[in-house]
Amino acid sequence: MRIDTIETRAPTAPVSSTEDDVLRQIEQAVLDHRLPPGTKLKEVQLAEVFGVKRGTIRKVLTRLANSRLVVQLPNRGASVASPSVEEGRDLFAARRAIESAIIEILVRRNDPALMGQLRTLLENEQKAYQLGDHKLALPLSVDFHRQLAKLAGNSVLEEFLNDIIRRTPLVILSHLGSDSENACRNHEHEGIVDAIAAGDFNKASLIMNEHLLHIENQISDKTEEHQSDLAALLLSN
Amino acid sequence: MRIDTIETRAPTAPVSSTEDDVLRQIEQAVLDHRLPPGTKLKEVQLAEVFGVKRGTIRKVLTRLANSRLVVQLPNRGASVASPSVEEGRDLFAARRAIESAIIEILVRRNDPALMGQLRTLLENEQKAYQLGDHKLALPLSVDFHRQLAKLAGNSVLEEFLNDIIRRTPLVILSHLGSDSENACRNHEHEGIVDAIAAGDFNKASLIMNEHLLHIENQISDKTEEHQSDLAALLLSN
DNA sequence: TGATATATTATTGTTAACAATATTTAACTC
DNA sequence: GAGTTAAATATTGTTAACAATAATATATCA
Repeated sequence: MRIDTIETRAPTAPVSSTEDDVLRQIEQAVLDHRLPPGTKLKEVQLAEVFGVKRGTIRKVLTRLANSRLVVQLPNRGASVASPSVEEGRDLFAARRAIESAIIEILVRRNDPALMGQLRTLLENEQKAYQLGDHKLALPLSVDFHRQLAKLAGNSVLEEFLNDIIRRTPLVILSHLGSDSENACRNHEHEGIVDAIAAGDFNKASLIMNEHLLHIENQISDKTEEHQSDLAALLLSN
Repeated sequence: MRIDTIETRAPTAPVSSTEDDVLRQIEQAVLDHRLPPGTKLKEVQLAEVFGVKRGTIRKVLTRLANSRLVVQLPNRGASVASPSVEEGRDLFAARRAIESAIIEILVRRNDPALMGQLRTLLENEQKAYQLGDHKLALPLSVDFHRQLAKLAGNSVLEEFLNDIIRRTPLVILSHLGSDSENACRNHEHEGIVDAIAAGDFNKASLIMNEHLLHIENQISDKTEEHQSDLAALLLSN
């Protein structure tokens, strides 16, 4: 994998970008697996690609390392992280705990204005689904979870959830090779909102947990397939 | 507050320190309120105090900003953070959710070897309390929570809890002026371990929540005192 | 004096050159 | 050819000088 493939424009005219731009672009390249796990991220190369100084790249790489998308080793630079299956499990387990806490807050809040906002989110999602627009539906379904966190009004939980959401695609990627349809099922989102509106924390939390487990199981199922493939290979020797 | 007071040795012979050393020392100075919230952290000054290059200080300051102990503003440098009461509330609420999740894992695990390790932690704590050694007891009581997270084996939850624990003293400091006895009550720790051993998640979680709420209330009680003091002042005008 | 503009200084931000380290290549031995 | 050492190269890490910005002090004028 050559790193210059992450620039979609002609590389002869490097676009001068700010630090945040570079960050977003590299992050996107990682999540689109144009930069697969393990890829070495060389500073001068990246600096040339984005038309920035090496110092900028350096800062971006440490920021990416903070969010675990990149691993930095002393004197050996940075590469795209290859999170373990354990990390994936931990990430999902933590996510269930955090989203449960968020729902608890929302139920206790019992704010009608808030419920209106949630309904709007659902409608936008549904429209995208009905149009069959998957490119649009995926980000919207992720956004549903983010907005739930924001509306709960706990900045710490919100940060934590965003951290998890940022890391999740790479974990999936590392063990499946592609970020296949892990979009949320819209009717479950609707069920969650209904339960919150009804003030039923247990139900809302239950649906959310099933919802998240569903996504997680899609992944671990395929991981097991991978493992059995490997077992078959070993036995055929 | 002069920054050079954070070096306990004679400042004439600056001790050469590694980046992590500097980080720890500044962090400790913040948590000991030798550097109170709002204190400007000037790069050259800090570099001289610790006998390191400005670049080192720069990296340390961004790391501290990542853990919210320090705030960085473009072209205006870094200062010790002054977290809001809301942030304090959010931090405690998030902590309850996370420690509950940790307990759930531990209960489900039901590992006798693990329970032995928890008992050892309790004993060490109890010894320190019986000796009346508060200087020792406080870190041990914090460590109990950290170890619980570690033993649960979820690296994400462990990181999140450590993040919260790191930020908590500054929040308390910012609204009380001193990190007064917020040590945990040891018998509650014992109750938590007992309930985990008995496989009673609800009970363990309940005690933990009460335990954390107790610490939180100590703080908000005093904050309200502050507020009423202010109200009295305003009325006396 | 008090307010505003200007110069001075202090502080943060950036960069290009250098140093240190790791990686690759080539040369050599067996 | 496999393995080992040594040179050459590539890559990361550090630094000191410079640039840009903000904060402070001084001067000017009503």
